Amino acid sequence: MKEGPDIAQIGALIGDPARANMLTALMDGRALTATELAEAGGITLQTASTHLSKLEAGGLLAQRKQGRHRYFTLADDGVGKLLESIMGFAATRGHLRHRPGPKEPALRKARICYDHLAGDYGVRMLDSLISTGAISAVGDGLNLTERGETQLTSIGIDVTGLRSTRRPLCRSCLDWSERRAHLAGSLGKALLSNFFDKGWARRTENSRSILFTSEGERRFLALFPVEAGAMNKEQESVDA
Amino acid sequence: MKEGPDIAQIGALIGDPARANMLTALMDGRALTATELAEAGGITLQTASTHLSKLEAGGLLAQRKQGRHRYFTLADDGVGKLLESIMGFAATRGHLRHRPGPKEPALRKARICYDHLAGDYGVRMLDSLISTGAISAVGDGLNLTERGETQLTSIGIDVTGLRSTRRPLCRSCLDWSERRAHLAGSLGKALLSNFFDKGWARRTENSRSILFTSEGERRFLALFPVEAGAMNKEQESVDA
DNA sequence: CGGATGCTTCGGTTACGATCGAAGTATGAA
DNA sequence: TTCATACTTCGATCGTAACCGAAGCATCCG
Repeated sequence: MKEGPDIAQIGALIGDPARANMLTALMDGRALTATELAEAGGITLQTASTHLSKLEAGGLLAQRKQGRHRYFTLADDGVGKLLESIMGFAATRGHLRHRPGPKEPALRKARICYDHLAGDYGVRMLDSLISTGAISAVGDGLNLTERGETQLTSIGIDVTGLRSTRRPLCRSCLDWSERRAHLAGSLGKALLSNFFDKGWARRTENSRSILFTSEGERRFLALFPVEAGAMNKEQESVDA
Repeated sequence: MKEGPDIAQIGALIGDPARANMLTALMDGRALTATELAEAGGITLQTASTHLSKLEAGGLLAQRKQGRHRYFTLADDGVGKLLESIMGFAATRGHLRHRPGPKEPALRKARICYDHLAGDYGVRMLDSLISTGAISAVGDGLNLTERGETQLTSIGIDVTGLRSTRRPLCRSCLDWSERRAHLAGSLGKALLSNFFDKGWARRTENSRSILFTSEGERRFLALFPVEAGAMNKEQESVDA
């Protein structure tokens, strides 16, 4: 017994519902104030404050003071990755929320996962990139091909610039709603920013879901076609 | 708030020290009885029993009755993967055990991670396989090359057989002690079994650490050479 | 059968931590 | 300076869950 790192500590940090809700709220990558997080956790500001100190001491959160506000973010994308992997796991074990809320269908369709696109549309995008040969998938790993580099550069992604950062270009990230992989990494982030910049989609205020404009949706689907054979997984009961 | 799967539930399951210890004990892939797990968790049998029901209800454990014993295992390798990823995360945040025990150096050198080799030797093996071109690494993913298939078949690994299973052949798994990747997947499992079969190494009774015989160690190091440049990370304070 | 072993269930205690009201500190605005 | 906002710290309460002793089943053994 007592071998290796202490998983109980971070399990306990994530194990409290209020804290879990706050962490989930931060998974869209934005920095939130203590007050906003208190609301997200459904608790008072005092309680949230103690929770936030614990999360920071545990290395899950980073904070930066700005005037009289204190902004909290996930400490780095390792945390986002961890949380998403727990979500993926929880989804496979049926640990879903008791009452699927009204926002559930929108979340399943398109949402932000730390900083990239997830949900049905995220999975579809990766599927399409792979089937058109823009990204090659070997085992767990993803790799941008030359053809893919050309294609993405042509729609305004600075692939060369992304390559120069330390962060991996392509990572696959397990999608808890689709239970299949979508594209993470700096390329995943860049693609989503690209959609925002072009006005194809926008964030929603109090949710991780992403809203596409009808024009944006049309363009997105045209840009990332899916062959007929792969369409059969798209239907899903949406009303729940 | 209240979006997505319930990460708090499984966080809470892992967050209790006694449960975390029991889960860690199961990470060597063996099936343990309730009594053994109680000892691993440092609690009485009654308490362990309730913990074990909770873990089973949560989908983390599977049990099978055999006579008057009840054997528990991790429900599947998704659980092992999850636990190891939390360990990796915990290690990067300095959530180490308060008092590194006497078994710590042995654990860092070679231990079992669910069903494959981890620790210094695990990392070394993967490094060597990559540097000799037996495995190619692209991004996050690992892939066995033709040369690697030939090489491993020659030492008695049934690569063709492994390919026919659903489980991925090569997966990379973050090592919490070395903070680098080692080889998981069915190939990782097969390699470790191969070492056991050849008598190069054996499990220890109450720990996840793996003991190499001096002959086995010699053979292992010869089979997986590391070029001089990569050796500089090998030294590590061992006394702690 | 009786006795031993392995485990579960029950009941009651205890301790920890989540929670909030209230007071305290810091920053900014008027 | 004074007031307001944003947040933290203190103090006290309260609920939950971890815990163990004891009793209850189940299985095996002789």
